Amino acid sequence: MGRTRLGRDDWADAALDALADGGLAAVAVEPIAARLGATKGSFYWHFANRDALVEAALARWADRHTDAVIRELDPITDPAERLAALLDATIGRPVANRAELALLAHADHPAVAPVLAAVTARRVEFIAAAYQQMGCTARDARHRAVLGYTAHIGLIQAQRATAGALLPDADRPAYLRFLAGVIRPPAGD
Amino acid sequence: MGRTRLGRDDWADAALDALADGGLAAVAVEPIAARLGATKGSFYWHFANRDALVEAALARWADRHTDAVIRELDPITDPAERLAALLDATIGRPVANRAELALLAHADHPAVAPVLAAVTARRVEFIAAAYQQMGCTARDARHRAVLGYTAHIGLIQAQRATAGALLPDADRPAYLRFLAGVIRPPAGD
DNA sequence: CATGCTCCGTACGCTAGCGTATGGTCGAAC
DNA sequence: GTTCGACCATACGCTAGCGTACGGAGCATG
Repeated sequence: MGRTRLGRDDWADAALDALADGGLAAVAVEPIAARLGATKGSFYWHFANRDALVEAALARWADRHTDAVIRELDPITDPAERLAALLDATIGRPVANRAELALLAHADHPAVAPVLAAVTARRVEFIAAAYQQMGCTARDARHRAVLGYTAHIGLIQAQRATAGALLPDADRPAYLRFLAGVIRPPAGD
Repeated sequence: MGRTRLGRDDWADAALDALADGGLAAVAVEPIAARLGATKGSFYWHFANRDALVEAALARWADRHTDAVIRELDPITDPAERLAALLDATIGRPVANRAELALLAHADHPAVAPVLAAVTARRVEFIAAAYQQMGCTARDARHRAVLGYTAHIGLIQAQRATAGALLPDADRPAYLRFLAGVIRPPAGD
């Protein structure tokens, strides 16, 4: 199991895994080497230093959880349907959420900050575009997008903070319906 | 300046400061000792270990930014007015927000988790009570409270992530009005 | 002015993780 | 089948921060 030789990508994948379930601090050379059954000797052949590993993990994350999702959803022409698909691809994705939280936790880190800023802007942009297509003004569309996105971010944070006690699973669908009703633009077409 | 002898409270205050502007990792004995112009010798007289210092900082935070605020606002009888006062005491408080973010960043830390859970529950409870007093059902009041609170948490996160570019200061009042309009219960009285 | 207690500084050992140096292994090419 | 280069292990030094041991300062009390 596992090739005998490791490539740069193997390290990057392992780094993203470590990020998701141990936070940024877990993106550490020696622990990951142990997990891969290798040593630092291998790592420093493929990467200059730890920062390079962090950046590789970040790039992977941005691609998988933002760029790829947008690429897949963009072809959907109906904006409401597109948003529904986004919700479906976003809600209740524990792995994605864990990496998300880990990065939010280090938003001021020099390597994390630019990636996070770009990803956040791109996502809100994507949502706002849909609302605008539904007939909202640019300003109103942006407000709805910001509300939807921040409500999502805030909810995963608060849910983790309270171990899910804030909003029991049984109440979740009702809350989501409430939220959708509140954000939905008035009439539109 | 600065007494020659330090007390337990001096260390706890310094720890809360360090937490606010350097995160949980900054609640470290030696750096804080240096900032206080003292050494570890002093610290280990007043505290058993670093964890005790973290807990002291946490307790201070919970009291100052939740218990004290609620104590002060609870006497306001009109629920709408009470919520307005809460908003006023919460929005745009950079120091409070920084500590907030630092703790959210370590929600899974064994010492942080229980404090954060209690604080979150207490705050949402406080907001929901106001909406219920305005005539909402318990369930609806809770939904509005969760939305309001998570939108707030999410916004400070996203604003930090984008260095404030997500919602420019000029657009902030308009967004807040939009949000208030959306959360406000239908008729009430 | 001796005694004792409170508070603090200094010096030390310990650990985890980063980064480097150096030599070894394995496959491919010739 | 030797040679070369890609890849990796071992061993080392370095740093920051935790925690401990111990001695000394300073003040109150008798």
